[in-house]
Amino acid sequence: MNNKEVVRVLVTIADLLEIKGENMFRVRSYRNAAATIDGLLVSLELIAETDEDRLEDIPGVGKAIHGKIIEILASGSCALLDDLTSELPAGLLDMLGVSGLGAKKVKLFYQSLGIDTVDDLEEAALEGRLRDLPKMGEKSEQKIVKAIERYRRTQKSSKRFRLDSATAIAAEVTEYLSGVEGVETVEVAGSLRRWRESVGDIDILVTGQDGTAVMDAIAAYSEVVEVIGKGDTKTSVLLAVGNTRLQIDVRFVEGASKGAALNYFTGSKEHGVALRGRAKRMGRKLSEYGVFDEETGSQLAGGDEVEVYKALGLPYIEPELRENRGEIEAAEKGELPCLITEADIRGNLHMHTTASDGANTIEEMARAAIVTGYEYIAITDHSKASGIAGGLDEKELLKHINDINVVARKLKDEGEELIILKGTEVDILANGVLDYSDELLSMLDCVVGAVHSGFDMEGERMTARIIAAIESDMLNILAHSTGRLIGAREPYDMDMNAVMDVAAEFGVAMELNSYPQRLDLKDIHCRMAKDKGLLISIATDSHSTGTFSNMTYGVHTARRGWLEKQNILNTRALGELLKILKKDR
DNA sequence: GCCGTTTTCGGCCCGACTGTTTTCAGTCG
Repeated sequence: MNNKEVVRVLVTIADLLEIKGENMFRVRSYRNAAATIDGLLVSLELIAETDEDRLEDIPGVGKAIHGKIIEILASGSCALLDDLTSELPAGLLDMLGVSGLGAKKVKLFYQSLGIDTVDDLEEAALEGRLRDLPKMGEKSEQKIVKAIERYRRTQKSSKRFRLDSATAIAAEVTEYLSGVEGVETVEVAGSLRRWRESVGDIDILVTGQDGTAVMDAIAAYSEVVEVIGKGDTKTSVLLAVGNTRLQIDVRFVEGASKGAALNYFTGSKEHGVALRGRAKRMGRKLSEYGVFDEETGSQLAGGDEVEVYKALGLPYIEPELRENRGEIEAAEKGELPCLITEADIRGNLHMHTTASDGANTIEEMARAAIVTGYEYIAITDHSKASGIAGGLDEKELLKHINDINVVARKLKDEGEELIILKGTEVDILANGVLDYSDELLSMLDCVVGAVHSGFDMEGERMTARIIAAIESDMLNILAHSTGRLIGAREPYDMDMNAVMDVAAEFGVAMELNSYPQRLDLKDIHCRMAKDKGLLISIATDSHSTGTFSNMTYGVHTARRGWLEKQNILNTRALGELLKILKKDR
């Protein structure tokens, strides 16, 4: 029973209580607790095992929810949820997933017409049976039919977008809106500005002279297939992206509110709620228009985001930290991390060449690294067990080492300063043994280890497998540790806490793989690693020269994990790096 | 249901858009 499952139960309870018409503050309590637990670093099970009372140290968890968590951990459910589900059909939860429908409407349809599935709702809307209900009309029916179409579409495809595709689309829309007359600034906000690993929509903030011109422009954008809502300052549209749809929300404010609007629009929702609560306690009011004195109504800040935080008695908080995971408390105490930046990165310790499954030669990769500005790289082609990826056998690896030396010498003769480390991405076999002998691995500068097979191995065996590889004491870096592919493959079952403890003991760094489909470790794992004193290697796992630029996704994910320069292996100067890689041997 | 630099009771974030209304509730972010 992991945290995610507890979150799911708490959210379901909140949804059902809301449909029942329970006190909204009680409903919110369950949502708050769920949101906090979702961002928790440690597993609830671990807390409950060691000291149950510490569950109430979690903000938003009091006596009642504490009890529910214990129940859920033990049985996967709790008496309250069981009561609610016996009272209300499960289909109501699906109906809640239809955009534009909230608890009140779902309850109305259920109680007055007995509608308890999305299919029934669609039928009723098409037959015109909803229009006579209070606060309902023909237009509402049409809206519901449309919303159900969208609901079905998102059910079929994965409804979240990868960071790289969302970034590209946002850039196009930004450029388009910048060309609208009277527009002064256009900025990407929302989860994309926070560099979440995937985004559900794109939020864009525009400032300038004329809001209606901006609203008209986005509604008329060539890729738009549907306008969901359009007002004087806010418009939502759907873009066609392949056979799926991406929602874009555009918001307009005047320059004097830009900072406050950017803050509001960047979120996260939980961060914003916490800030507005804080403002209120200070006798101030925070909205997208600024920080205001509640008594006099005068504006204290608004145009600049730094000033907004200042008016709330806080230093500036970087967008990546705004998840209400302790950043406001850290800011209060002056203990915000000094986040790593891309400029701190000195090298890249995971990449492939034509020797295995890469598209470019050693020399091409090296020259691209020089252009990127790296001081060092590690060439880490696959080992023999990865046959499909052209993994090298022992003889080929020896030749490969020689080939790297030849390129290194050639570049040195040309006066280049790039250092090329000889490495491997060695398979961690099913029994935890590495795919090359210790003798061979000892000849290399940088040993990156990874699991490439048997992903569906049961958790205890997978954990033991990886720990055995670390305990061989031949690994420098554990690569893409969970094996997940965002939206495509679940992380494999393993005990991250246990793996990290052993990695810390053996001086093994954990990789943050910057490939936008991986981002593995993910943000909260990075923070966990930091707490355990582990080093992180932010690497691109490049299979061609064109993908070094993915480093930016890795760096920003590291920032989401509160990482600083000193937490990162590849921010070290060469001498220090080599010392760490040699593990004093 | 949770919480407290004013509180153990009485609060609990703020505003835009929509469709239905004659002044606002529901939903969303």
